[in-house]
Amino acid sequence: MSDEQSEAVRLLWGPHPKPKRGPKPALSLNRIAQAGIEIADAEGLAAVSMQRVAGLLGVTKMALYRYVPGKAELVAVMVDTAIGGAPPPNEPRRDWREQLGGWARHLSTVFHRHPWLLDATVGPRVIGPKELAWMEQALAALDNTGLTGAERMDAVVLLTGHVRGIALQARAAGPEGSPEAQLAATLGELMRAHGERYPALTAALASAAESGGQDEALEFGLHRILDGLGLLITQRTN
Amino acid sequence: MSDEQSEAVRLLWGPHPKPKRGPKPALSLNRIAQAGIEIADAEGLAAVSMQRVAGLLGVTKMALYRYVPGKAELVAVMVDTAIGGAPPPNEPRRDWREQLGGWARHLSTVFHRHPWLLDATVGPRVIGPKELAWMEQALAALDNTGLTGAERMDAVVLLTGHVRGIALQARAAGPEGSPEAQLAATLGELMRAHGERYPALTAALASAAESGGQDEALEFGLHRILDGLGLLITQRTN
DNA sequence: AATAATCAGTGTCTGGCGGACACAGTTTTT
DNA sequence: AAAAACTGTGTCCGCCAGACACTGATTATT
Repeated sequence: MSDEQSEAVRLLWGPHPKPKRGPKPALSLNRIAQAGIEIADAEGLAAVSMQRVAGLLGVTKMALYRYVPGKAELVAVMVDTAIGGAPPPNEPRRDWREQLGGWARHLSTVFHRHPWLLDATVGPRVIGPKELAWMEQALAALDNTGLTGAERMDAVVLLTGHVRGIALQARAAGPEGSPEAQLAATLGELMRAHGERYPALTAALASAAESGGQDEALEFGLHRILDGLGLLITQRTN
Repeated sequence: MSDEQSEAVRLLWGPHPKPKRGPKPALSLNRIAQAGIEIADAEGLAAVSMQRVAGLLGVTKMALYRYVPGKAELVAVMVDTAIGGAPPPNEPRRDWREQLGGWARHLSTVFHRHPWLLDATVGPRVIGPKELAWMEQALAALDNTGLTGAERMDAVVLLTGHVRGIALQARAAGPEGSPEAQLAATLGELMRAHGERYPALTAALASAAESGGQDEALEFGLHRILDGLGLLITQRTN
């Protein structure tokens, strides 16, 4: 049971036994994670290499391996650091709907601030304490709603999936610069060339264009999900 | 406008002008994509390298660059190939709800069959014709529902986000082998050690465990989403 | 105070990756 | 027959993650 996974667990969940002898460390896990986050925020997760991170810290790349067993674990720490503390605690006076809505919007801003979280959170991995705190928060909002444990879990998965999906398409559309224009133009060309094969898509795009797109995708899905949950909850509590 | 993006567009959308002189190609775009898919299905997207693909085809890696400008484009072709043809056309006798439900379940099986699609479809990229056909199909199901074009698009994004989210957690839980057991055991250990910090999570897990988890997450979210959409649609059509 | 143990950071090396480029061999056009 | 066009190969580069042996700094033990 002392495999590489438990290394990641110890790194994320502690304890961090500090050495008694030898020179004092010039770095810290937190500083390393911050450096990685800085690079990932600016240039994406692919730009995060041991060399880059080490260079940013004025150190050789091999020095990082004194703090982190490998790149995967570094990314894991980056994720849990970037996710940050959970949102302010649920106020009991608000109902589950307001709480979950606020939670999802808050999570959405996190994904917007650190788009590389999308890349870093695909695939099996060890979850960190702050990430788990997010899930705890959402689950707590669903207390006393009559939902079973499995249903509460499924509801949270549903919400996070939506937030992720929105972040995904937000990145595909591009923030503002050239990639957006190019990709959008490319799609426009495609539709002009092959539009007859996709009539419903053509119609939807035209309709969306004339009504002035204002990116309500997050709110739209959120309202649908919360409405659907509401139906189930009233059905359970009556 | 003859950048590298248009290369990918030409590759995915044609036309494919075939040369008149020179030796006949030993490979084809399709065979290369199939080889890549085979590797990705078996060992994940990370195992797909030019060398591996070329080796599987009995060829040097540089030969692949005669068919594909780079690895990103190869992955794009793999994606559009693996997604496969759209599901059988919508039967007009079924209502939007049945159509969208079937569509989402069908899409879910695709993600289950090719888990690496999750990795391959993060980040800005050129969309392929088959992928667009999937979107077309879902949009067509929402014709005559009173929803605006933007709303129809948002609804499809919501559905795909959910299917992706389910595929994501399905992979995190592991198919059957050791990673599942290890990760689940790890989570169990964490909960045992830090459970008091996550009371709602502890309660939900306990409740889910005793009711016998049977992985209804896909259906749960699907029903909530369709219920929520149903509310909006009846509101619009009345 | 001297020695031994421990630990931080470095330098060097390996194998694998994507990809640029020049080249040889094959096929078709002129 | 010659030239043009095209396919697949061999070689090279820079970057990557990581293994390993090492130097030098710091502290506990004697």
